[in-house]
Amino acid sequence: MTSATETSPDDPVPVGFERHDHSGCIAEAIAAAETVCKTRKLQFTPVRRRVLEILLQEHRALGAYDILDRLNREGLGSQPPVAYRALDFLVKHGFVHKIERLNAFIACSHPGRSHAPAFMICRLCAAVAEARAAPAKGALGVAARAAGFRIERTVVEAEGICPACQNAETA
Amino acid sequence: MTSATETSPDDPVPVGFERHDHSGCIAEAIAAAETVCKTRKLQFTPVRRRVLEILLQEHRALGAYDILDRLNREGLGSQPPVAYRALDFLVKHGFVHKIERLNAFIACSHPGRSHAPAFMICRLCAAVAEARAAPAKGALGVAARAAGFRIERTVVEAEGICPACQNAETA
DNA sequence: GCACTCCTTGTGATTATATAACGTTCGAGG
DNA sequence: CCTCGAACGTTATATAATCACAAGGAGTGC
Repeated sequence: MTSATETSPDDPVPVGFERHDHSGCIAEAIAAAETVCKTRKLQFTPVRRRVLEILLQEHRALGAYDILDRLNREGLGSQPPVAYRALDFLVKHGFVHKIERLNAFIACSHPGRSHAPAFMICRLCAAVAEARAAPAKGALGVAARAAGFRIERTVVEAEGICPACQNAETA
Repeated sequence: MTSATETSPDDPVPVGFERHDHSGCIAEAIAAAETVCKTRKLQFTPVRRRVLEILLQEHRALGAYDILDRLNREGLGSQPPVAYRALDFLVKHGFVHKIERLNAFIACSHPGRSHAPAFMICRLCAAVAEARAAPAKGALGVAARAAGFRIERTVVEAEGICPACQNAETA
C-alpha cells in the first residue's frame, strides 16, 4: 500500500489540513491503542474503543455531547458520564487531546510518541490540525525557568484561517 | 461602600508568583484603560470598570460567575449576560485575558502593549502568571507556515507547579 | 426640543458543558 | 464461593455561556 499517511521523521508538517489516507489511519490508530493498552494492562473496552473510532472517523474536534449522541444511537450509553469517562481515559493515555478553546476533543494524530501537541484551529470551518511543535521550550520555557515554574503540561492552540478557507476568501 | 479598590495592609502575595506593588498596579491599570478607551472612543462604563477592578484586586483567575456574584452584591447587575458582556468588552480590547484551561478570566499584566500572552497555571494553588511570549515565532510558527495556516491569535497555557507550591512540597 | 440611531444595560429563559453520587456488573485472584 | 477493584448505568445537579427582547441613555442632525 502506497500510504500517504507516513511523514518523514523530520517532517514538521501537520496532518490536519491535507488529504491523507483516512481509511488506513483509523485501523492503524486503533491497533496502536490496543497495543499500548495491552502493554500497560489497560482495559480497551467497547465504549472506549468506539469513542476513539468516532473521533478518528470524524477527524475533527467533537464536543462530548456530539460523541454521546452517537453512542446513544448505537446503544452504548446515553448519559454524559459515559462519554466523559471514556474521554478522560483516552486523554489520560494520550489517544485523544482536548481542545480547550473549543471544549472539544480530537483523536491524536501520532499516538504513542510522547509529545506536547500544538493545534491550529480554523476560525471559519473549525478544522483542527495537530502539529508536533516543540514543547514551549522557547520563550515560555525561558519565562518559566526565570520564574521557577515547573511545567508539566502545555496547551498551545493557534486560532486563524486554514489554507482552504483562505482560498475560499480570495476566490 | 467599602474602599474596595484598596489592598489590605497585610497584603498576601498577590500573584505573578512574586511580590509586586499591588497597591499601585490597580490604579495604574485603570488609568491606562481609561486612556485607551478615550483614545478609541470606547465607553468605559461603571460595570466594565468595576469588573476590571475586581480582576485587578484579586490578581488571579476568576470565573464569570465569581465576578457576577460580586457585581450582584454591589447592585451592578445580577444576570450572567451582564458579566459576560463586560468581560467580552475587556477581553476584546486587551484589558483582560481568558484562561481557556480554567474557563476563567484574569486582568492583563501589561495592558496597552500588543502581545500574545502566555500563562503559567499552578495545578495546586491555581495561581496564574502571565508571561510575554512570542509563540508564533517558534516551532508553531514554522508548522503554521508549512501548512499554510494564517495565525490570528494564540492560546499558550502551561500547567504545572509554581515556586511557592514546590517549596511547600519539599518541606 | 425632537426624532433618530447606536450602544449599553436589565431580565427571564434556555442551551451547553461537566461532575457528583450511588448502585450494578463483571472479571481477577484468593 | 467470596472479595476486591475497575468499569459501566442512571439520576440528579453543578457550572459555564448564550438567546431574545425590552428599556435606558448619549450623541447627532434637524
